Amino acid sequence: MSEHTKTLNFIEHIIEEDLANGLPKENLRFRFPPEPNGYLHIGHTKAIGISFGLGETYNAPVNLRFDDTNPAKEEQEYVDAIKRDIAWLGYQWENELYSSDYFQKLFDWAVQMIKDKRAYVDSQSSEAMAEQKGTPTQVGVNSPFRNRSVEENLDLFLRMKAGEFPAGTHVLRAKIDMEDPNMLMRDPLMYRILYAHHHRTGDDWCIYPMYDWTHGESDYIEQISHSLCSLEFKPHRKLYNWFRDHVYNYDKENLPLAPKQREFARLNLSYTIMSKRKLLRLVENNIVTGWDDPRMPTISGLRRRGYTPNSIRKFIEKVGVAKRENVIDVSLLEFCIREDLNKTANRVMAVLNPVKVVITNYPEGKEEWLDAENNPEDNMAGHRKVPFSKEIYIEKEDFKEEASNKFFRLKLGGKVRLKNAYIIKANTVVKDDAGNVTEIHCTYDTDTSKKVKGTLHWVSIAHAIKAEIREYDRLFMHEAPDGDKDKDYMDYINPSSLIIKTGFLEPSLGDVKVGEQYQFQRLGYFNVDNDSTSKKIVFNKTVGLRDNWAKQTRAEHGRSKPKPQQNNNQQKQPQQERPALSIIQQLGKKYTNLPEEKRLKSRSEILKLAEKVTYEELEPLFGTAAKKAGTRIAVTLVLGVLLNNGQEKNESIENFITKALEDKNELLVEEATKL
RNA sequence: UGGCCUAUGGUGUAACUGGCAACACGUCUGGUUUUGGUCCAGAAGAGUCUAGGUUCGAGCCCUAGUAGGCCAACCA
Repeated sequence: MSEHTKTLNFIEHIIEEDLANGLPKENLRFRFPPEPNGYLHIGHTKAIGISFGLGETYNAPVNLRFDDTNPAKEEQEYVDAIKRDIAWLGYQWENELYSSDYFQKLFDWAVQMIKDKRAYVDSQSSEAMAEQKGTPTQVGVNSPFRNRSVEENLDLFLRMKAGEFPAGTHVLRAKIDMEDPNMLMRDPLMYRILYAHHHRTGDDWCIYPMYDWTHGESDYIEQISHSLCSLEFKPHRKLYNWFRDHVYNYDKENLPLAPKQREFARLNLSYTIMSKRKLLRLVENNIVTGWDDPRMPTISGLRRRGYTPNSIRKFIEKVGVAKRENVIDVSLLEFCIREDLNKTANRVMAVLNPVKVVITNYPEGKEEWLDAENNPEDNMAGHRKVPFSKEIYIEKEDFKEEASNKFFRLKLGGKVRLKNAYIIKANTVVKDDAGNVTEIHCTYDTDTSKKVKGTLHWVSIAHAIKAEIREYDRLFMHEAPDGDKDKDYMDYINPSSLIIKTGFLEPSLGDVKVGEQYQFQRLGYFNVDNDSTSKKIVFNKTVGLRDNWAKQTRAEHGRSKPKPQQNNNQQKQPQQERPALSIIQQLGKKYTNLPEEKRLKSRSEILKLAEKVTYEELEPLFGTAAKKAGTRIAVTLVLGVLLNNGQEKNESIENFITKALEDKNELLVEEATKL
């Protein structure tokens, strides 16, 4: 692949630099380190995409390492789900590893640290230690146990391991600096006593290492070259390096590579939450049916919803990697799945909100099987037959008794094309007592070559098969559901995030299989849900098609809240001319950067427009920042024209000119001199 | 009474110190179309948070300010 067109993100720049500085390419090694305490979500796919993506571009190994140092929260179920999700995304890990594999090694190093007086056993309550730790703005104080002898520390630590003490009575702490402005450096805990069953090591251990003392050392043991994580770990980097540098001294012959940690901003998606803890609450409170509920932002939820690995990987690619807080608009995710499915999903017809159409001049009992193209985007997709008969369903919203000619669909007296079939004309309607249209009587025309504006999807009533259709909306009604510390995100739950309908499908859909994806023509992309059986078909709506008509009608009814958007210029422009001064300002903006030829052209344009500018309009611009030389030149030019036309010089003008003459921009000085 | 990080169109990301600040999503206009989809063509939208400074030249370097984020779990 030629790298010429592709721009690098900051992490790739770092790697390129390391390579240029002599890091052998074979030493490149990455890792993805989930804690098995929940399901992976769309936010994790960014981290996955970064590390595994780097592995792919540099052809370097990527380990999957479970960061399992807290037996209280971690479960095998999550390990399995995580592996399944990563594999589904299409990534391959080099080794499946566990931090718990390194417990012995970590313990040995900890003993070494004690001997080197870099760690000690503290025997206070957690409250006491928290108090001594200080606050971000206030330094901490030393523990009374800080200067225990090596012998005593060793004895205590060994006995901790041997299970001689109850939980919470002793901890091992690194001996660093209680006055460090970085709180993580204030003698952080390395081990705590925990009598819990570990999903892998069982009851072998009753002391468990903390994150900081585990993560970096695991990286080191695995000889990870670049340990990439999200921004909130930035403060940990100092400690990461401190531990690493000590341990490096113990084992540099065997483990020559010292890993480095770098941090990127995590992914946030509008209208969703991304915290495992909060997602778990949705599951436990039965707000959703499980971690794989199609409304969940989990990978398994997205999978069940109909998102493809391809679309998610594309999404992550488009989102980019940087270090600033960001909120990605869900429309980007939707774009990615539409783009993917447009090419691969076969088109079929399904009516979700049916109204009956009777074709009065079509023979009773007759049926025809008409030819239909499966996918216009894929000419290998072939064709199928769809049945046509006297009575069909169309969507309710595709018919109006009366409508303007912006409404392309069926209206009384109007014609419309039935997709893959004939052109029909609506003549009369039948209504129920409440005035609702229950039948539309039409006549059909076999000449399909005529031009009609609208094309509708439909399904023959006699042949239609029923299916449960699940339509989803966003789970939260707020753009940032957990953005407000005083508000509970649960308050923003969308009560109608799931709508269940009975749809009528063309009969070709009679034997669909779980996971299959279709485009229901004019409606959106749908996939067959896990709950689907041969007796009861269940479809999920993955995402709707883009819909300009809906957008327009929504706008007309003022129901949409158009995001603070730009003007609807274009059309207005002829009648509403832009003020000359505004055009001048725009020209001025770029003035100093233009090549001479264009600059001269720009100059004469400004001089022409200046004739339309009054002094009152111009005066405020005298205060333009010194930095904006271009604008000031434009102002100078306009001022020249005004003076020429009889404007008297006043104090403001004089001041402006004086300042311009003193400027270091030659063009500005040149123009000012002419005044 | 601290430390660290960040600031570029509505959103997200680019820009080897130097070409009129680019690309994608979104928005708008027009065309094609048996999907108001796709596709094609085009447009609007950014003075790169502010004020100074260095430089022939600053989005990029320096200083100060402003705004936002992170840091006080025996969680990761």
